Amino acid sequence: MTRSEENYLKTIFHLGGGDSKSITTNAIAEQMETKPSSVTDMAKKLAEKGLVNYVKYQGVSLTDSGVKTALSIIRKHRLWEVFLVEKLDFSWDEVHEVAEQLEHIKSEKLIDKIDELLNFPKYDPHGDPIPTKDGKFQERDKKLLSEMAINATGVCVGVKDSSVPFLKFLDKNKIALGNSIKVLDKEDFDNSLRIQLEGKEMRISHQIASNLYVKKND
Amino acid sequence: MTRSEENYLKTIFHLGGGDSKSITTNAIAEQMETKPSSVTDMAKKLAEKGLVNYVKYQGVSLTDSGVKTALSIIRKHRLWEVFLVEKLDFSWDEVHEVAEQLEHIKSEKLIDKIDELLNFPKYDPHGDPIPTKDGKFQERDKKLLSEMAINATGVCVGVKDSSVPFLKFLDKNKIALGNSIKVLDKEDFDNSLRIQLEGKEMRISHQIASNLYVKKND
DNA sequence: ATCTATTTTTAGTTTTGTCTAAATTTAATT
DNA sequence: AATTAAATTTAGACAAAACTAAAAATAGAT
Ligand SMILES: [Mn+2]
Ligand SMILES: [Mn+2]
Ligand SMILES: [Mn+2]
Ligand SMILES: [Mn+2]
Repeated sequence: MTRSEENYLKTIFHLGGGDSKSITTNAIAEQMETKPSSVTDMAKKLAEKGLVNYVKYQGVSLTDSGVKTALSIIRKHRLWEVFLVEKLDFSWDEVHEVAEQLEHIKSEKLIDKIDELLNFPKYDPHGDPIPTKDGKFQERDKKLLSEMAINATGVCVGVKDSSVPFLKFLDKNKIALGNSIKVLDKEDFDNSLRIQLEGKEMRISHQIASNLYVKKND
Repeated sequence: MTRSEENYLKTIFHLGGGDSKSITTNAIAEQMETKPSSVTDMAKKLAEKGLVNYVKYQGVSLTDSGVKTALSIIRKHRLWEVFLVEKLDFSWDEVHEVAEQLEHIKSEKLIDKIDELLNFPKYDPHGDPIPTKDGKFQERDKKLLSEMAINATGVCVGVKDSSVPFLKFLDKNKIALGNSIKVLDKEDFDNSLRIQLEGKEMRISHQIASNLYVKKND
């Protein structure tokens, strides 16, 4: 399994190709910042290896074996992200790039030991779930802050946009995962929100609210 | 800097090419389990980049820039080895293979943080010195056990052969770095040694004694 | 100084992964 | 149903890093 093959599988998974949904050549090319013709070549190779279903002109989806492989890469990526934050004091906007490299290290023992060292975390620094060793993967029950009703309360559990600028913006405004949130008011004009974050009142744009995941309190 | 280029520089350094000594194409090829023609190709490429001095038919040596790069790879390799042993309970015969991969991860912050986490170790699990961040590199004053005089005492500080079988043999015989050693007697017939290891008397073959480094007590 | 064995380089291929440009298929519109 | 636009694939090329086989240079031995 080459690094490139691994990256394609991961991308296809992230685009939804794990649920036997067909992902288009163009979508993959765009996501990977490569050319559609390169994607076609790789699609053939991965199909040959039984990792994707590929029908000419119809796009690709992952086979069971492809899903399993994709999840193992994602598991490694997210565990390394946790490691960098928890053990090496990286901030959550610095970890992705390094994890992109570390996810390709081949040693089952290594990642299992990292998992153990971290006490088997369930979520990465951005709130994304970490697949288990045996490939189980469960999305958390969460909602976008922008979709919550007035007066609803919850806890901030993840980000939709995990780009460096957005993460830095959240840091600057002291918004972090684990923070308690209550929706106070919605402004019809610009869809901005008045919220209470850890007891402190603040105003938040729709842009921000539609990129923050919240777990609603029961 | 590609992974392959990094591996060539590291190999040339290990063969002595850091002291402006010329290393032959064949020597490099043998060490890297590759073909001499491949080495020639890479020699040209590295010379082009100013990392080695290469004269046709005369072999290669590292430039200052080449030495600096080689040392930074070796630093990463050895720090990762310490990390694996100290933080993840790997045994010293398991770390080399994984470190061969980890040494190519590109992130200055990552390796500096690992260094800090490990409390700036000076030696790796096999007793080899770890170059400093600014490329200083000092071999320890050490001697092969086989070259020590009768009644001399010291501490076991390293291995010459760091192959898996040798390391496992040492484990099995409870010989570890840090152990105190006294040479009791030499057997002329087969060059074997009678030694005291941590107070316990034992017999050791010449094969073993000539692969164990000892720091002599003053 | 010449011959020979060894080392090293060159020339030409291969594999992996990418690209461009052209051809083909599909999808949308009239 | 024919036309057109967009998506996709093919064909051919390229760079990196390896290989094999042949040619050239060096070093050792006579
Ligand atoms: Mn990430
Ligand atoms: Mn993440
Ligand atoms: Mn090693
Ligand atoms: Mn070592």
